[in-house]
Amino acid sequence: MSEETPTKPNNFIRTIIDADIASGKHQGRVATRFPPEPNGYLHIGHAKSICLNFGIALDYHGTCNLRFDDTNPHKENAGFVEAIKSDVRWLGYDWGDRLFYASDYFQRLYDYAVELINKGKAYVCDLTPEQTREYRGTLTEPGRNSPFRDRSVEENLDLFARMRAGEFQDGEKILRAKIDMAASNMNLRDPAIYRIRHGVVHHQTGEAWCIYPMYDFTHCLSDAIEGITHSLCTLEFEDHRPLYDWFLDTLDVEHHPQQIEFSRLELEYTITSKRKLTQLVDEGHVEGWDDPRMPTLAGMRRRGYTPASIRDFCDRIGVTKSTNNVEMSVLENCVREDLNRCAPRRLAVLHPLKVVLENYPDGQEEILQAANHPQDEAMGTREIPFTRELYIDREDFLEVAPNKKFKRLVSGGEVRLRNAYVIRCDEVIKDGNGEIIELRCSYDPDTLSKNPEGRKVKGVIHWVSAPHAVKAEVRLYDRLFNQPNPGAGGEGGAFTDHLNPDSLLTLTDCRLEPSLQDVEPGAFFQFEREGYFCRDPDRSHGLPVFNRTVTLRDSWAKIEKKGG
RNA sequence: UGGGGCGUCGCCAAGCGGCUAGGCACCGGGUUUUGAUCCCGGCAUACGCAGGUUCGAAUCCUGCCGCCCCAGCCA
Repeated sequence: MSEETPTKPNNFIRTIIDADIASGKHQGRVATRFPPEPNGYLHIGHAKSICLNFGIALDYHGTCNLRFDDTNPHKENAGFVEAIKSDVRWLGYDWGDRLFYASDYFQRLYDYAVELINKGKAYVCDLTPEQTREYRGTLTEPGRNSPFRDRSVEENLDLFARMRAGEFQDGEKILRAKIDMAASNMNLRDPAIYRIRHGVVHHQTGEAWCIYPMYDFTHCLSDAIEGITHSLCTLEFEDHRPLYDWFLDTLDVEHHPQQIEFSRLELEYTITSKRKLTQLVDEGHVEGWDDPRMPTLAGMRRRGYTPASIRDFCDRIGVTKSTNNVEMSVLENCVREDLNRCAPRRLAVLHPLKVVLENYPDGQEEILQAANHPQDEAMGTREIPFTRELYIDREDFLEVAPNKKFKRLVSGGEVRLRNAYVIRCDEVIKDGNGEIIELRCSYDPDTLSKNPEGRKVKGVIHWVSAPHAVKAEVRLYDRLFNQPNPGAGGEGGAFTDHLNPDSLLTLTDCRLEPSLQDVEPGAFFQFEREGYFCRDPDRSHGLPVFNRTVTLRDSWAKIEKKGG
């Protein structure tokens, strides 16, 4: 990363790592991994994990592997693999040559399963899924041993080999670890470690296997094989840690990584559940995984969030085991801060209102210079044409000021046109319905780059030259849900009831300054007084499309709200 | 009624026996050709509750209370 990192985040995981290094554990080595299952797109919650794992590797001069946890071919595909790789890269991280797949280890995993059987620690079970559930017991009652639990090693070896050879149907048999059916931790009640899956083509291994290892068996061994030192995962896996350790203690492995759990990110007014995000896409509530309203990295990228702002966000929210629900304002502050620093300023009128300067010569055209950034001269200037006919935003004009704090244009009043002259509104033209359709104004030729004499003009508004204006579509986004915690309330799927019907507002008659004519998709700007926007790749309507990433902080809106 | 976690300001979060960091939000004020940015100041009983140990506890002990996770041949 080229950015300077002034203060490294501190958290309990880094504290553990510091202690491990001090004590010489793992020979002082630090190796982490980011292990997504390729069954969906990465979201802001994954960003937390990516920043944690890759960030630690960077700061401790260690390594971080990208490993696809691809043990369930049913839900996975190569498209997700590619999308995930590109998202991690976009976020700013590099796994070098350490790209792995759990499926790379299928043969070794199979061998480990055989070792388990040989040690009398695994058996082939013929119980149906329903029976297995009955035998498992409940949270408060112990389970019962499977009638197949005491098969001989020879029989298990033979059966497992035949499972692999494809002699049995899906669900007919599974391989189970032999641990303790009375364990208070449900995960230890003889968990399944291999299941039979015919008829699916695995995106990496094709049809080479018809049995697939389960997560609990695969993950710890993959970590061990790769020499991972600290295996960081979310809290729901806390109960799995005894199992993680059991496999590594039972089998003959060289490394025993330490699993450490942290709490997942919850962000107000959105969801970070892959299942629910998939539902939003599948049911058409959004236009796709990269819909700018989605909390996916692809969506946020399209919305205009920068990688640096997301990394900053992850630093700020910290890493703990506490339940959390982070306010959207933290994320918004991060983008604003980054974009304020690097987004070139532009003038763009979202709700155009025609202004005619009656004392400006018809046909005359001036080229004015405007700074691309008010604080950063190095960003240079651009030229903007000034003519007799302009557009200003309808929200910047009111016939009479609602209060003395209002400093935009009013009838008979003056206002500064940003980077140009001071104008006065002389006449308001309305149509038959009383709708204001045009303003007749006059400009003060002696106010370019200097204040008028004898009076002060407080307001500054943005504008564009009508004959030069670029027509564009602008999409304004708001929160996807209207509830702070739409995902709460269990797995009922009722979260879609909380979708915000106004999460997208499309403006199709916007006018931009000419320099915005041919900018690349992804290019970002601050439209002065409006917010940060970026060019969308969509060209289907013929008009350029801009997405609003986030508004500017708006203290006027607060004053208005208070004033009534 | 089993097991595993969590509970410090509105939201995050430091702290690990000796004046409760910081960020976001919010509230004032200053600068300003973006009501932006930037700058200054404020947020004086916030350590879940109740006991206990101690000269001293958010930090240690005990007991409560609240919330989350676990009964996939998902990860």
